[in-house]
Amino acid sequence: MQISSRFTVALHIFACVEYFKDKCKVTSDFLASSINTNPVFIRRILGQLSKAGLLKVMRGTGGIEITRPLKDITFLDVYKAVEPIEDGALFHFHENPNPACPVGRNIHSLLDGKLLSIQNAMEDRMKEYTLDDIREGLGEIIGGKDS
Amino acid sequence: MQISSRFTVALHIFACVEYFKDKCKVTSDFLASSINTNPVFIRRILGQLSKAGLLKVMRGTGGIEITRPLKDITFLDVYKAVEPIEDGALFHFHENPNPACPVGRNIHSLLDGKLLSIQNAMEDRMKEYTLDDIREGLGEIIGGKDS
DNA sequence: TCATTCTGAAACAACAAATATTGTAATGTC
DNA sequence: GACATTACAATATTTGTTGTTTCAGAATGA
Repeated sequence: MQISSRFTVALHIFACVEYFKDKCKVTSDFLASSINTNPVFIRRILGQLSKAGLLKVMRGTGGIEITRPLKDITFLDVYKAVEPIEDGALFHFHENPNPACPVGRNIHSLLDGKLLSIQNAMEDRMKEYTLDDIREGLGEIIGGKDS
Repeated sequence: MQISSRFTVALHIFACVEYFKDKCKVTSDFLASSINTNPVFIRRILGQLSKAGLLKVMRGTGGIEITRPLKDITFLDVYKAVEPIEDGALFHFHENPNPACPVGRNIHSLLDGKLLSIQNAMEDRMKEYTLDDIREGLGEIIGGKDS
């Protein structure tokens, strides 16, 4: 199963906000057109991001403001904001293994540590990338020729 | 979004097959009862695992045989067998970003490398655990007192 | 004050994936 | 051939994602 597109869409949003901040007003309609989806979907994600304190959305007038320096927002911050998994576990267990079975009643204590370590490996790598890397990468790709 | 329970169920299956191999015949019904789900679900996963060459299911007579030494089957092998993600990408992009937007047409080349690196961090950690670790852990937990 | 523009939120539909349930056919052993 | 078991197909239920519509509220500027 893939991780939902909300994560990559959120990164796309940040990229747009940063890139267009001096060029034009960035609204949910504008973003929806760049991402090629509908404005409500964008607003839902914007809601999650602002609830997490990563940006602020101006009501009425429109426009989006990133609340922290780009290098202080990691991919993990964004991921956690838009993928609210219950109790934070990446891996889903089948509920209620049979307690009468020696394997069934011990499977959790057997696997939990290992699964957590796998999840941590992913999240630690997510911490290594920040929105500033996106800004920088975008500058390199687009350079002068593609604006 | 969580990764489907097929992965943890598959690990549970291997744990049972190993633990009960000398004690009783392990059938899909037996497994379903330990995991507390239905036999068909188990069979589908068994089908994926045997298609991947990790085990062999005896038809008619019943019983399951692991085809390789436990230490030669990693968590990643199991994961890949039961989570067949199209083109192997963990992260889902929204399709067709707007090519008329400088961000939209570059978002993929901007993010792909970073996302792949995150995915690789997870998969590399998965390679570090093998089914032998499960057998060992189960032996420690259950020890002599819990059989 | 009023019109405009925009966001926030709710309701609903379409769709896909995960899981459960059931029935039937095929297979291997005895 | 009888039996136990798996394989396969069809279907239902639930849940999550995404799209669509609608309406109320907030900021701004004329």
